[in-house]
Amino acid sequence: MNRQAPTLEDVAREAGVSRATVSRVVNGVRNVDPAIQDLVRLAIDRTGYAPNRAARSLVTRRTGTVALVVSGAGDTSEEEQNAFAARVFADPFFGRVVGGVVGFLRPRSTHPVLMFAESPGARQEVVRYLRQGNADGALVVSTHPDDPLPALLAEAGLPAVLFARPVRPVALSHVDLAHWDGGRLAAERLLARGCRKVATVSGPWAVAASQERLAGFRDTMARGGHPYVPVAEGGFTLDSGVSAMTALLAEHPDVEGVFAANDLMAQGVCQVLRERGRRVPDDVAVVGFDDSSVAAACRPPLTSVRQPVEDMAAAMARLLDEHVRGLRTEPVAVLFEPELVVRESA
Amino acid sequence: MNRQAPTLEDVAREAGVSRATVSRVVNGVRNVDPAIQDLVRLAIDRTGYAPNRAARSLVTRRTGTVALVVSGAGDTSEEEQNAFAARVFADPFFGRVVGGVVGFLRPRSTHPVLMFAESPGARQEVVRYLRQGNADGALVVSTHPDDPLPALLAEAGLPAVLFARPVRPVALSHVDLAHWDGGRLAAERLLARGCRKVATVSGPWAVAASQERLAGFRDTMARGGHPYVPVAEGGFTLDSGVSAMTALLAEHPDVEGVFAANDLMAQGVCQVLRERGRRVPDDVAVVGFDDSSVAAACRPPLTSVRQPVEDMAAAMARLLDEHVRGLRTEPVAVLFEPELVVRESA
DNA sequence: GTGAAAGCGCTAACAT
DNA sequence: ATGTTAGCGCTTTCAC
Repeated sequence: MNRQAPTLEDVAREAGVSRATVSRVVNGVRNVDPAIQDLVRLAIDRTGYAPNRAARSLVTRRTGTVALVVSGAGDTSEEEQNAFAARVFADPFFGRVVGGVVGFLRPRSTHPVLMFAESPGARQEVVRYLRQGNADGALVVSTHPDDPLPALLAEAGLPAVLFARPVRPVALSHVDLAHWDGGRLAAERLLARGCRKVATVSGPWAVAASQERLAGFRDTMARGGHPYVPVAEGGFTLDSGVSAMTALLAEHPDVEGVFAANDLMAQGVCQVLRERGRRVPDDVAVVGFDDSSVAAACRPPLTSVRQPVEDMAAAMARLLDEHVRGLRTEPVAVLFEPELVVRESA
Repeated sequence: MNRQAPTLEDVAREAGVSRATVSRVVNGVRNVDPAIQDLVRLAIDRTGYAPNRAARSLVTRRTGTVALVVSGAGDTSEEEQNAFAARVFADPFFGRVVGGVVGFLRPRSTHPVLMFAESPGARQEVVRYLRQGNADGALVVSTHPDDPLPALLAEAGLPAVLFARPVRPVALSHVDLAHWDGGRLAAERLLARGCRKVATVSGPWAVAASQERLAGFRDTMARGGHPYVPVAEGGFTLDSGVSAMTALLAEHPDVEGVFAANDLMAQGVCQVLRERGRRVPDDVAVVGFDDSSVAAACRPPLTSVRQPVEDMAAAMARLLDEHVRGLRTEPVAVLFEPELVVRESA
């Protein structure tokens, strides 16, 4: 920790060449004599040289890090801020996002800096962080449809890519899922099982994805001869699934099939059903959404509409990389297709 | 994005002072005339100046970022690496760690870079990253007792703090929980409820914390007149809790109380119990460990031994900060006390 | 194909 | 209290 880290200069001296040549070898620039390359590489090994990223970044204006921002809309108090982090990661969704992002970033030896932007101050901090050149761009996952961060980022001209299409149009690239098709897949499954009375626990109304999943589900049920589908709104949490299903069951005790707009709520649905003595899937079939880790952990294991979150996250990282490198200047939308994963619940 | 970011020079010109003065104001160094301070601040606002961290870092040799490393022992293949990330975050524990770390770091405007070190290559990458000066130090959470990363870090003289005492002594600071006391609390609760036949699902043998929790539990049960306590080893996952409890129940169908070494396994225990027609807590009382989000989500809500993970994570960040700033040179251990949180399961 | 030299934007002596 | 100056370690023209 005390011995000074070796610099380009040290390596150059050791190899008997100039700093420029060492730099070329390190950065894999051609036009360097193979013999000298070997010489330099040997010197690098001997000295244990590792390039200083601050110095490099100062001249290249690239940092090799991206901000991975989990963003809310709220005006959360300072005390609640770390609770926000815990809550966010309680949803298995984010682990998958992180996995997908890291999978793309690592081979390019760039790393994600984790940031939470759930208060106005925190959002300013994100913008400041990027403007300072601490990261090359931002990968933004909003937990709330009114999130003002995307607009702030776009306004500041900072490279950013969003997970999910923002409700208000913003000049930023994003990746998203064909949610309507997801709802359709769920309906088709319930229809195929012969469920007559069907209900659904939707996500929050304000979230566009919720509405699209619901629309796909309803449209398909309608085409299948079931124009009326009772809906209870949930909040994508286990508790909200429990409440929603409790309400649904009170009004429609004869329900035979339920589509929940995510797996966490589907788990809540299963809990309520079991407590009320209904067997899943024999009495009531349940279809979840996301195909997250809870789908497999749930009893019974959930049939679920798979959202390829890891692939979507990797695509975000790829898009950001293209924007940062200037290979892409116009915002684009990349859409992924959902897939039904059949387990025991339906 | 195209307009060049303003530099100290620009602000200095705007304010009619020297770069050094602006630097002093920005860094809050005293010995600057209040009138000039105002002048400079005005110029900063007008120009929209934000300090370039690469440049600053180059001279201060501090980066304002720390690596938050989740480390395994394995030799995971490249393809499995992002699955590792998802698996890690599937455990509610890590969300709490992140929350605690961010809570401490943010007010100091430093940020965590997320790294996964589950293969030899990835571990080298972490060391390289730190040696390059990309981060001031590392906060390490090992998922495996044989994790070689702490030793590598210590050897390289890099500032690092560990979550949990490493099995093989390493010259690094760490934070930990008084696990023995946690086991004791669980035993006392079961004893107080009058449970006669008691069993326990332990964590992996190889993990020191598992053994200490078990020892505290057994010692206390013995003192309470129950010298023999059947044990089944689990792996801290829900599935392993299910298997362990299934085995335990086969041999000891008359069990009245169960202590599981974490909440995820306790949840599995509850599932098995319910499937076998045992009511919790009426027939069998269950005590979990961690008091994570699943404790509250479980049916019935789990009585659990609380581990103050957020506080512990914040303490890690504080220790690292002290090491980095040279305020602390010798490794220390900071021990936290567990607390029983009573809910419905026991 | 290789070297010399000019900065990138900032901080910290040192001088005033 | 403020300004001057010398780098921090690296990349990148520009000569050779």
